[in-house]
Amino acid sequence: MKNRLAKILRDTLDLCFREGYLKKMPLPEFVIEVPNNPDHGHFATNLAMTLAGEQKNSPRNIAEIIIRHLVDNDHFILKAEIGGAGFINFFITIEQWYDLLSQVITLKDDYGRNCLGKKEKIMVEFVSANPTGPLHLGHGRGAALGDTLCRILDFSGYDVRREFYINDTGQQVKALGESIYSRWRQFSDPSYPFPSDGYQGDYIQELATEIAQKITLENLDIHDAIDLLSELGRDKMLEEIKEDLANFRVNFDFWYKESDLYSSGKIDHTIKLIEKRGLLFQKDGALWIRTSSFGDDKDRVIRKKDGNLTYFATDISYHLDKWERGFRKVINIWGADHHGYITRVKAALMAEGIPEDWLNVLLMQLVNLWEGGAEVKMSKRSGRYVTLKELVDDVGVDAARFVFLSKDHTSPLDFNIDLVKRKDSENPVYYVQYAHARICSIFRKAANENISIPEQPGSTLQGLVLDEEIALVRKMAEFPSLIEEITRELAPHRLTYYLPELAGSFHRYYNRHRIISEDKNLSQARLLLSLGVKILIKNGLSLLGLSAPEIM
RNA sequence: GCGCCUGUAGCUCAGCUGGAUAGAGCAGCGGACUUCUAAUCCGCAGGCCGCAGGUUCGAGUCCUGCCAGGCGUACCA
Repeated sequence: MKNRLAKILRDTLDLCFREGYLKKMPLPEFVIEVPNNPDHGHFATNLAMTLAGEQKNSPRNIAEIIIRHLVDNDHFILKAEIGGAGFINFFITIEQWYDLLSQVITLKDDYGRNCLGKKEKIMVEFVSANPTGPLHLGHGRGAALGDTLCRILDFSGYDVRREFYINDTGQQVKALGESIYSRWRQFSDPSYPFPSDGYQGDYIQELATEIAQKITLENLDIHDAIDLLSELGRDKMLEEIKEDLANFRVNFDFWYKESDLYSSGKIDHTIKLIEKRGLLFQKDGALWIRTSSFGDDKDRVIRKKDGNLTYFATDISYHLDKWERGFRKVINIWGADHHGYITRVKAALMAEGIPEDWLNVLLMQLVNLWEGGAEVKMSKRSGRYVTLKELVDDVGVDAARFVFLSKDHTSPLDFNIDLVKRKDSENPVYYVQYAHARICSIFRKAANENISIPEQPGSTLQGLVLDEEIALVRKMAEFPSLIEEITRELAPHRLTYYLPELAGSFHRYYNRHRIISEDKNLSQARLLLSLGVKILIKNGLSLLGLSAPEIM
């Protein structure tokens, strides 16, 4: 709808320039918005104000000229008024709203789709938790954010891939093996020492018990035992992570192993590549890359004095591989504590000629858990944290996902577990789902009373005349541009604000007016309106990865 | 010290590329179920948008400085 109005305005300006009503000039950027105040029309534009300076005329005068010469062949606009300092407020004809509702009903699940993505290949890498422990709340937030972003990007016409990068080598995996080994030894000798950088969580004992039942560790030399436990523990944890994510309705297309970078020789190739560019140098017994030439504030170590590569080295190689796999755009979701890492990785990529804006990092602020009125400090090493699985078992996938998505990712999230557990109005997810269930219930009643919902809305819609009814359709009209904005800004949380608004408009309407009445035509019109709301709610919930229950 | 993020109602937070009188939920107070689901609705109350300057027709939004909180500043992962 905004697009149609924008076209009318552009045509109007063309005409005004051609006929000399206005001085010829390049078209300025202007905004068409949906005003909060109903007196300000269905749509408003600041066009006249943006022209004023160059035209050397007052905004209100210019608005006057534009309104007088509006090019509106399809009778889209009912009336146009000047408001405030020079806004033009448009009221559009009721037929336009009927058309829009028909469109929603015809397009169903496809209403709101757009082609912003142009089928471009895009990758979202998220969660990528180390396979050394169960997923916790922070991973849950990343999982919900990443997955929903993917659903929306797909809806906007991107060719989306979800990827999970597995850090399956290195010191931390070894620490996992050592921790399991130590717990296993402690079964028979409680005084056996536990490594200082070991993982404290109870799951380590469980792993030790489970593995010891299948495998005889007694005959193994300590180093072999630890190596074996590292491997088995890692695989077991990864299995659990996959399962937890699947239960959370998050399914990855690719699970990319860090160890593959070694076995395929990619990492060596990467280092040679950097060397060829003359960006490597030796210092203090380590091998460095000169990232400072590309915006980083200092150079970084690639190979440590002890001969091992740093994670930074594999990260460079990994991202070069993403580039070679042909993704036009890559989004990484990282915890906010990694922000210092961004310039570094981008610098290394720029050294290989990859544009700076190719890699988009969404920094997600951390999740703070509140329980019983106090903050619970979480830490994986100490073993004190709530796992994603526990949370989902407690409050369900829908409530958990909704809470994770309901805040901008740049804000820290206070997750109050006592509140989310309550299945009442405290959690807006139920408010939205209830509107859906309510509509389904109305449809069941309509079916019982043999009132059909017309296949072709057509003239039936003329029964919709109330302000509240048109307001509902207007709310539906906002959905496509909302999806576009979310796609551009990578801000899926905005959908969690739109849906309660739509549901609220419906709840209010429902409480004041009967959908099903003696008047059959009116009933059908209102059923169609309800159908439109139902389609949008279901659509929106599904983009968030939430269910739309028919009964509550 | 430097860098990133945050500061809006009692609490948790929205506020779309600067737009008209700053919004919602919860908490508080008062109302509405013989009628399609009360997980709902209606009403009341609640604000130096951290502080101070600047940019302009117009600033919660942009710029500068300050204050407060979180995170980072590794040959850790």
